[in-house]
Amino acid sequence: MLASIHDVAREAGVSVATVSKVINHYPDVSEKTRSKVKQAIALLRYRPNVIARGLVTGRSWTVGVLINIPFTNPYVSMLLEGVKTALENSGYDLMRLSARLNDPDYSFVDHCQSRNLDGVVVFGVEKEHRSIQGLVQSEIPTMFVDTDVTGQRAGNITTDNQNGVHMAVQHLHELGHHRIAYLAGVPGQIVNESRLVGYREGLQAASIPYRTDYVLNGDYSFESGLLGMKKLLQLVQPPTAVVCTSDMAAFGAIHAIEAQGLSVPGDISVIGFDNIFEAELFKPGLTTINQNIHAIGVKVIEELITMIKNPDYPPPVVTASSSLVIRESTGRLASTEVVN
Amino acid sequence: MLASIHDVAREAGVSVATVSKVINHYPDVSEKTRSKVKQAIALLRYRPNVIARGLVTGRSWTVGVLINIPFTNPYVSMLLEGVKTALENSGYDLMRLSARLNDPDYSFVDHCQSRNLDGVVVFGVEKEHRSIQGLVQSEIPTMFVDTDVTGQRAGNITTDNQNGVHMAVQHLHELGHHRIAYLAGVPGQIVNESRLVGYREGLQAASIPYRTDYVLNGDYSFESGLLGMKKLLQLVQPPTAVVCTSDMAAFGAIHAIEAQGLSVPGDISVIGFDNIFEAELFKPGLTTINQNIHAIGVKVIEELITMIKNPDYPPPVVTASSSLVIRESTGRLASTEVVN
DNA sequence: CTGAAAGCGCTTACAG
DNA sequence: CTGAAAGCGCTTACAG
Repeated sequence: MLASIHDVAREAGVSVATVSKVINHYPDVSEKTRSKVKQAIALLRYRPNVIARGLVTGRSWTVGVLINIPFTNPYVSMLLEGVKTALENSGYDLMRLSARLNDPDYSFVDHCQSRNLDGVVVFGVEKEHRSIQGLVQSEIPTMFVDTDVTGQRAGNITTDNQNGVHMAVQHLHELGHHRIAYLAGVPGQIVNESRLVGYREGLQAASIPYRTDYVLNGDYSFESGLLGMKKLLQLVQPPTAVVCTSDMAAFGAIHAIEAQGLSVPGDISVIGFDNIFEAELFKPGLTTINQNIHAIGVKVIEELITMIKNPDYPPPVVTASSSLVIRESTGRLASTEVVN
Repeated sequence: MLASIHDVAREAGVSVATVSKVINHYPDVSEKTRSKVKQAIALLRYRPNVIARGLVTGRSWTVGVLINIPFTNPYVSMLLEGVKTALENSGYDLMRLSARLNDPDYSFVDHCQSRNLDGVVVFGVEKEHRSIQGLVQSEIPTMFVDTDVTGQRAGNITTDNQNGVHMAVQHLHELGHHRIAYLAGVPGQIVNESRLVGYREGLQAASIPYRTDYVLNGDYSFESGLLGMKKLLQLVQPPTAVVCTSDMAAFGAIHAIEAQGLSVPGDISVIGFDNIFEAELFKPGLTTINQNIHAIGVKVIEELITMIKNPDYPPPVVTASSSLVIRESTGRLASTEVVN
């Protein structure tokens, strides 16, 4: 079995209190005693039990994460990679909670509390979810990603979605496009809503009227982009350019376009959102709105840790900048196209 | 603050021992007492503290994971997705350990023990790593992925890498190819070695002599495939087909081929390994060796939990089958090609 | 069927 | 500078 603090105390011939003081670098221990204890610790290969310590200090050195999106989603991967990086030398470990969100008896707050979590980051969960409400009202430091929730101890971080899509539309307009469609995400989600505002804003700035048949909802997936684009292509007057709410959806859209024997950007220009690493690898290189996903992951943890360590730190609301990355999937409107 | 078992006991007018029995569904509690306790629990919204419970039972209901590969690697994502799925209703949560593998003072076993982990899965860490040795010798149930390590309480699971590459070579040979190169992974890793054996086996079965200039080491990444392919294209007699040790490397190879103005599979056939979901999405659809990565993730957890619950369960050594998925990146050898 | 007591491995006032 | 004691929130024999 593992050595406990009692074993060390016995070995060193001191009390457990003294051993505890040495472990925690208290100053009021004589050099002599300190070295005796250190020797005993080395001899017995003793390591303090984080769990037991947590029970008395109330700190678990654990950050929880609630993610309700598949890990295979490249956006999730990049976010987690940032989270991981920021956690690396922080002393905190990351716990993914097997949350039973569909179980009416399940409570996310209870789960966090019974695990003694020091803080938690939430991603991809609808803010209306019953379980989220409890969390926001609790005292557990929380950071939401892409959800505009705030609370006494809850902050959030979101990309500047609105401006991102605005820039995309502007870019297409500068290339001569007027028939610009938008493959949107899930209605109600803040991310979706602000991107939609950006789309309308962009159209307005270019004096292009808004057409409802040019806006289709979806779910950010490849299939969703594929289906949406198919529908757009069946319109009497199909768009010459389309902005998608995710890179994966954009890939789906490109697939649909090419399946019709059309080309990107020859016939139709396509813009994605996210700038996942595949965006630059595959042909045609995808013009897309860059989100600093990795940086967001890092920031989320940094802010969360600050909140944990300082009860008075006001929960931050951060907007991360977005930018347009121009590659090969967008091009000048072909002169043969009829401008409406 | 949160209600503790004492609060419940007081509220219900019973002892904490009795409350504990109710929580843990002991039979020897009268119906009357049981319902009194349940009411108190509901009233106070009491949830047992998993941490405190773990301290006495020795079980943390936590499975640790050590991954030393970026989450952005699609293979990692799929594995984790399987792990997550299997964990979903198991009662276990997953803890990613912020392991300081480069710190000589760091011990992975100590980390696991101080966290009271019930079991751990290791992926992407060299088996020679100092910290791994300790883990294998410990009593902590452990499952390794893609590493041929076993111990008293340690098992592993690996794809049938050898047969996979063998099938790939055979497929190319059937298409008329004789100049078949192999972009390998990291020398020394068991995954790499057994794939290499499969490659040689495949050549031998097709009576094709092994050429050292047709085998290049790499690191599974896109760039690694890109660079390796570039080198192959500079040979006096470049290959007409290439098997890659990962899909990402295969994508890199295709990139290099197309950058030279050549086409896939027109000029050169390419085969990947993994069958990540991008393999079927992008053009040309990638012929690849399928690994049941998601299933491996599920299996790893199932076996680990079995080991945890049954100390006598012998640590399993599992080989998952591989299969060849034929898409568009492989084709018949062009007749104009000179067969050596 | 119920509860007092000891203990899991720690930390923290507090007294000396 | 050192240590006895109480306590963090639980469970588990054990006695009644």
